[in-house]
Amino acid sequence: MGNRFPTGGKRVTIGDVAALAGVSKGTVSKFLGDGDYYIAEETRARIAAAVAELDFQPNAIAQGLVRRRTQTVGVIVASIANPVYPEMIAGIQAVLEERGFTLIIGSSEGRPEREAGIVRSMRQRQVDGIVMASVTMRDGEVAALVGDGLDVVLASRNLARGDLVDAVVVDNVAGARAAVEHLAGHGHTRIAHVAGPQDVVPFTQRRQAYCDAVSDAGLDADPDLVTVAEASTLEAGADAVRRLLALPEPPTAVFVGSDGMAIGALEHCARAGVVVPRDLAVVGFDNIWVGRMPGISLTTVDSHARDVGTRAAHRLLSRIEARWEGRSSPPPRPAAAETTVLPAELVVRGTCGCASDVPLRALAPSS
Amino acid sequence: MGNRFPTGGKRVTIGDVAALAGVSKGTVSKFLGDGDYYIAEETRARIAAAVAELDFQPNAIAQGLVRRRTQTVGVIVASIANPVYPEMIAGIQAVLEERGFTLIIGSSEGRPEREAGIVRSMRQRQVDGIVMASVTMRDGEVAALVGDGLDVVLASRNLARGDLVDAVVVDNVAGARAAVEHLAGHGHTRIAHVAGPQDVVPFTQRRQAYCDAVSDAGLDADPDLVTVAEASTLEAGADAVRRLLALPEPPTAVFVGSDGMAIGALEHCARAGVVVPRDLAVVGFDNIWVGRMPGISLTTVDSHARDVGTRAAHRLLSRIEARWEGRSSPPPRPAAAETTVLPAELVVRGTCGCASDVPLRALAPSS
DNA sequence: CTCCGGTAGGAAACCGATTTCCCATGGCCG
DNA sequence: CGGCCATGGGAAATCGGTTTCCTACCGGAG
Repeated sequence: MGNRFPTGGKRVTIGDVAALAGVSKGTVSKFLGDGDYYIAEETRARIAAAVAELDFQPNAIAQGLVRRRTQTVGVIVASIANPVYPEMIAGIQAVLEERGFTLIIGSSEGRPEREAGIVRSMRQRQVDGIVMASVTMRDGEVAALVGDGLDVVLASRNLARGDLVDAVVVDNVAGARAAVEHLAGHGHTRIAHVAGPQDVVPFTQRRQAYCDAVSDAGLDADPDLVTVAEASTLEAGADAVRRLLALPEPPTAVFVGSDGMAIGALEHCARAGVVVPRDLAVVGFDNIWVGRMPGISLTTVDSHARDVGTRAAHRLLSRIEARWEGRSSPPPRPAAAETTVLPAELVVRGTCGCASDVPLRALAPSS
Repeated sequence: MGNRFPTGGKRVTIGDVAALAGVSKGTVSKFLGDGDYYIAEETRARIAAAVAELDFQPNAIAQGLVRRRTQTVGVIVASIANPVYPEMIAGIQAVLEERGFTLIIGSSEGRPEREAGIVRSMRQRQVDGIVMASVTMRDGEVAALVGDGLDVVLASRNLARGDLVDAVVVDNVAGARAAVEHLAGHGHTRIAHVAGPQDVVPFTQRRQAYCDAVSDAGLDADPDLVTVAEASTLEAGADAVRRLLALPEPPTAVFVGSDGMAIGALEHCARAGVVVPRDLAVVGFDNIWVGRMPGISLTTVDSHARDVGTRAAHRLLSRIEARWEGRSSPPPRPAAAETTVLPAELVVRGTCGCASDVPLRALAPSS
């Protein structure tokens, strides 16, 4: 017999192929693999026929066990529901699957302990590498991972020391600065900031850059103008802007640390009768697709999520391949980590007060 | 020695633990597993200590090989960038990972051949089951999969014969009908339909239901009023509505097969100076979060994506577990497939011409 | 006629677990 | 006092491949 009960359809193994072709398992394996072995043309044909007849599909689990690599990479995001990530995942997916890799994805929901759990689970599953997007893990823990021999690439987040772990990030500093300067250029002097959770590195960078830009431009550097949201969500954004507008001397413009929060802010303004951009100019960060909708028309900074994804994936791939190409004796001296910084451009639309896109909003009077 | 070169950090195996604890691998395995084996308290303690000291993490690949199950399920979506899917994935994720399952996801981008490729790859990776969301695969092929012993649950798509494959769907017929009837209730008689690609089952159902509802209500059943978009995207939606508006006798209302296309349609209207809902009332389908933004305020039908995800996941889990619980002799007679239909509710907002939500749009005059 | 290198393919070890089978004790019952 | 059952744990087969090692044949060179 051979096959257990609950298997349902009995899987065909390499042994079955070998038997049908009248050769040994080893030979079939050699035929299937890409190593250069001597196999007679006639034998090749017999094996090929057997493979075709049985519709043999190698068991990737068994392969993974012996090869010690699974052609699988893990992707950890903060929340799949946040539109930034699907975009990034699509980028990663595109390059990886072309190379025959499969993605397993985990969503930490912003909780560090879940993040650690996901990493553990991925390692147990022997992923060949991990793309960590916007993690909350502390620098030391991340560094420990790579020190431990795991290939990791950070996406849209970097460590203080850039030489420890590869990273692909957008230029948060330049982006935030561009946002603030653009608003200042409109004559605003009380420019507020809604910051995302400060355990997420990009949000701290954006906040810091905002502060620097504000003082560089000689604007009102009132600490009350900076408010930190407890999550990068619509609700938190709405709430943050509510607090800002309740200030004795409210801001006339606000730079929001993410589009999600910015759109929440817009929602709040609409509800509260605050007219954007007349009463409050708004600039977001990320350039998620929703922002370009006519009814929203959010001015924002493009964080090139998809691009970040593809670059991170390429970086990870080359690490993985480097590790395995040197399968001759020399223990692979890992290449130094590097951080790729993508430029961040301001995307001007209607919410900042430029004339450009506002008409579309004006075009929609009450019915 | 023992460990190969490129491993980086040498993994600790069950053998290492066994050696340290002074027992055999088998005993360690028995200790770790949940079967009820006799192990002396003192031995348990020694093993536990060894496990802790070495920080042993079992190799899931090796486990998968012998157990013939991987605690992994595949999810196939049409496009991860389409906001409906992340929502659904989040639902699936939530229930599966609580049970220790890992998700591997594949995006078919609507191309049937990629879909088949993804299924192949997932099977090779020995997934325990697959959730197929909105597939374009033909009924027969899907049925063949389950006939082949793979556990499959369809999400937001069902087969003509509901007893072949489990499915969790939303009530497309009732939803589409509600949309049409709502518009008819506003006095519209020329109600158009923008249908999604007709190789996607829900889109055909919605289209059919639209047709039925239109004739049942005695409205204008002009075939020109039905236009099929070649993809469920913003662009395709915009283009479709453009065609409708160019008709000699254009519609005054349109039911769009998905929110993505509906929002694209809205975008087109804004550009073209068509005022919604005055000149054209619009109702979408899906209720993606963007639609509730004040500047968009899309009336739509809720397709409960997240719910569909959690239900599909539960269904899949119970199938998987059924298969393995009966690990006694009797070949598991598979339970009959069933189709779960979730109700679809109309979500009334501003684009259909009800007074309810329009004020928000009116509140935003030009600056 | 041997020896050698190029072909061809089989046998078996191995990857890291799980699980079955089997062998020891030791205490209790008859 | 012998046998049996409840404990406790080791040895080895197994999962489905990959890869190393080894043998065998064949033709040509020495």
